[in-house]
Amino acid sequence: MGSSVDNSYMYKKVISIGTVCELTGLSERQIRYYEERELIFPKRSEKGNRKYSFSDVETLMDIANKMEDGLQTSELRREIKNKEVDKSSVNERMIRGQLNAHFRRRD
Amino acid sequence: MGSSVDNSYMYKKVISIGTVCELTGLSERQIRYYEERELIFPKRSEKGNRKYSFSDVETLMDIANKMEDGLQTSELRREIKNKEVDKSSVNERMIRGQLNAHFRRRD
DNA sequence: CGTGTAAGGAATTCTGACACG
DNA sequence: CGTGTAAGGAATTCTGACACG
Repeated sequence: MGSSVDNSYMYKKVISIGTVCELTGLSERQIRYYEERELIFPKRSEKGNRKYSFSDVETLMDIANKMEDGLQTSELRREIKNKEVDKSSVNERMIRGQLNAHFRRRD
Repeated sequence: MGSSVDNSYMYKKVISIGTVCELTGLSERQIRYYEERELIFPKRSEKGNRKYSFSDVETLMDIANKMEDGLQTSELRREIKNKEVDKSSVNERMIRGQLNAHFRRRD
């Protein structure tokens, strides 16, 4: 396994919201709102505190840019869905590739 | 530039002590004590909260193992100093290597 | 020496809501 | 729609200290 995306630390949800504010320049209100609109998906700690990954921070900076460009959260939501579609077609290709590699000798 | 160590997110100090506890299994007391003994060096946020990097977390797990083996913090402190010496000799070599590369054509 | 703990205070985060537009 | 804010509470983190060993 191991595609171009791995990096381990990039996806670990360990950053609390205050630090994310410093990193992104966004307010807590904004960050929570983007979650409500399903643009980001922080983990929750035992007692309910939001934890973000570096990847989430990057996503938030993208969101901040798009919002500045006048886009609405609903439009950003669509973009995300499309990326998910992209991903699954990539996955399909990967699986097809593996199958090909696996059965090649039998042809 | 750019040695084998880069990884960007690995060294960013963004994790608060509670999360570090979860990640390492150590108590806050232990983590603060290892700082007092100069084995780790968290950053401080505006209002004085400690922030750790993933690299710090790894260091702490090493420390935890060594402590279990019965080592003292003073001994671990020495190990760290030695690593710093290693690093500067590596740096020396890198610089020497670059100088060599730079002046090779003149020889 | 290394770590637990109670103490008191300050800062963090959470939720639900009202406000403006 | 997106975001600010005051409200009240719960959880987090901080420091300095006493304790045991």
